[in-house]
Amino acid sequence: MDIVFALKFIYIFALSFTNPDSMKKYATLKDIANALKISTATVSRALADRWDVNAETKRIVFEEAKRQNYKPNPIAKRLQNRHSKTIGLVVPEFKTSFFPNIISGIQKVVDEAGFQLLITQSQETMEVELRNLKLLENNMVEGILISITREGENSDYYQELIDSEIPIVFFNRVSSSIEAPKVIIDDYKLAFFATEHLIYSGFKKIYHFAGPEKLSVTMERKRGFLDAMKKHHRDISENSVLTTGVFSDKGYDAMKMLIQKNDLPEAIFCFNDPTALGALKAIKEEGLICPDDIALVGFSETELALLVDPPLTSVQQPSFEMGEVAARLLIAQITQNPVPEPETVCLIAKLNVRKSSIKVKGD
Amino acid sequence: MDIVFALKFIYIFALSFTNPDSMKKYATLKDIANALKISTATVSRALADRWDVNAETKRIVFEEAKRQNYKPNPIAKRLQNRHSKTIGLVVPEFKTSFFPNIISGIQKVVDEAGFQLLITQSQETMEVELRNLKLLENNMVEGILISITREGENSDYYQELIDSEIPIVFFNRVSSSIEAPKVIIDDYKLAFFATEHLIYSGFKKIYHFAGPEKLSVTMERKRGFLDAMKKHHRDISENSVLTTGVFSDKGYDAMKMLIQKNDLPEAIFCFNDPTALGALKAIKEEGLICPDDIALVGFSETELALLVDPPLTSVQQPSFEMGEVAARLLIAQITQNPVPEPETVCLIAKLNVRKSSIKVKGD
DNA sequence: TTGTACGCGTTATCAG
DNA sequence: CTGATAACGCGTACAA
Repeated sequence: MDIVFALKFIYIFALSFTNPDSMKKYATLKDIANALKISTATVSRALADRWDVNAETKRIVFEEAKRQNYKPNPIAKRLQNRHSKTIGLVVPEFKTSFFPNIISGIQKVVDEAGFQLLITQSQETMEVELRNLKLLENNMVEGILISITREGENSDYYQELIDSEIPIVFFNRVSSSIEAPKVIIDDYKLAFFATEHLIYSGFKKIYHFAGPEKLSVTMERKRGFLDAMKKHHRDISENSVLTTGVFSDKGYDAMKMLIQKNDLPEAIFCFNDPTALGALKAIKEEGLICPDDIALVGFSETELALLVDPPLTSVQQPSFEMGEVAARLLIAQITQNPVPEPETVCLIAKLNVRKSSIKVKGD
Repeated sequence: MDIVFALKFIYIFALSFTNPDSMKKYATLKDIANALKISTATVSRALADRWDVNAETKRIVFEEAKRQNYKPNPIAKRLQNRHSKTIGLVVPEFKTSFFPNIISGIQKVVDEAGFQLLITQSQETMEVELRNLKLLENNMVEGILISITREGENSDYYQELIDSEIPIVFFNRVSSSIEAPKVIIDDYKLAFFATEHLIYSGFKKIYHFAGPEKLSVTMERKRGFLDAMKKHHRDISENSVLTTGVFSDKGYDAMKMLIQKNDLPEAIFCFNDPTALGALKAIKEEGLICPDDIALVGFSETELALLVDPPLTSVQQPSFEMGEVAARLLIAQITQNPVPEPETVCLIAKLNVRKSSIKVKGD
């Protein structure tokens, strides 16, 4: 015991001489081996609980490991088997709870699979996105989960990553040009439903606040809106679709503009909840009433749809599940051989009808 | 459709039994050395741009490195200098945008310092928090940023970590018993201000919806409320302070209960925005009007305080900055020698007065 | 100015 | 069953 202590002291002293900076003293296999006067190989095998090691040896190894509070060094392990056990994530932003919810789902799966997660935000710009992708690459992530910015896609770089065998899985906002696994919801169908809901509710003049032009979800939702309108032979003027954006101020501005131009629809199907809430704010400010004067429907709801007055009709996306599925697909791409064919998983969303889109009686 | 999903997952699980072996072929120092028929040592030195290497050699090394798209292997580097360049983060939840905002600030600083960030969520339970701490420890993080759960603290384990030379920095929800750097806002002062604001506005009967009992912020805010009330000689009954919680449903329930008991205050200072919004919802449902019947003040506002009707008076916390400061303190603890004394940084918050707490004229 | 050799902590291989 | 030994990729004394 004394000798062990002395040796350890000398060992630590020697190390701290070569590197005077702070030195964490994690116990290593070697420490256990020395203490027990056996080889590191045996210790390694014992701790891995392998069949080809004496039960008694195992016992004392485990005991000593516990005594020294041994923790395997994951870095050494990774160097050895040459994979980082890390995957990267790129989301546009953190402002709404939509992406955080997805992240929770991702984390669950990633943890279970024994991987680490490196989270980055592109802040909705292609430039930062590219920087993040390179950062992740430099950190040797084994795969990347990404929801692209509203500015568009760094398609060339996505392809480059895939070519250098770093699999990518897109979710929510997917790339149209890259062949890779994708997780989406049936935006088209839900947009169609939402629009039909407004039509069936008896609203005549219906507008759509569309999202950023380059996003696939924007196009799908717009397509759903237009097709529903066509199916029911509604007039579609050039004003029927207004391109707004993703944040609430855009919806606010658009609504204000309509009011100013005195071009008021009876109902608006909005690209997402923030724009719908922005529009709602403008409506109230102008002394109008929702849904009496203008009805609203949002998309990809967060908790706040329930808290506003009137509660907002909105499409509920399975965000947690989306994260789970995306992570599973990526881990499959990383660990399976041969690599599975890229598939596009379409999750089921649903429309929650609330007061903001319910036609007032006698109107 | 459900069956399709089930099958899909079974499919994925079945395939995950097959064993992977394909290895990414990153270029290494050795590859460059071989191509140039020089030693890896020289390549290493050249790439580090050191003075003691021939300029021409440097040139060809850089050229070859670029040609082979060489990226230094961070894992090998970490094994060598024996630090993981990783720090861990534990937040209670992701539901509101409060913590995500903080995370953005943390990420900025952490990236700049060349560290990685491992993010975990405790889901407001001590058990998950402990599991996360151990996970981070096993991943050899060099330090931990934490905002504790509403259930209380794993104080023993915090101390254990600090003793084993893993520095911890607390932010927002801090530990009272552990000596470590902390980043908070002046909860007491702001609560005092907020209460005084209600008093000066002419509200007579003022209540407080308090947060989870074990949190330091709960106690500070409650203290601020009580002291302001005392200063202005207001009656404080046993009903003046109601313990609610952190989420909106609690505020909703508490408000409903007050209404049912017909024990209506003129104004309520709420622990946070979600509880205030929950209360607001209850107020509206019961046909009452805010602020005419009951005025509300929230805390730690997120964007949604602006979107509701009426806009909510709330304390604005510098969340992004809080993340930055906390990260800087931690990195100082990790990299500086000698380790700086633990300091508690108190950030400046401000009260944004909006319609929800403005006394109606002639009332 | 460059090459050799070793160590970081681990696991795999091959002898005993 | 166990022990040497060689990797993994990098940096760096020490020698040439």
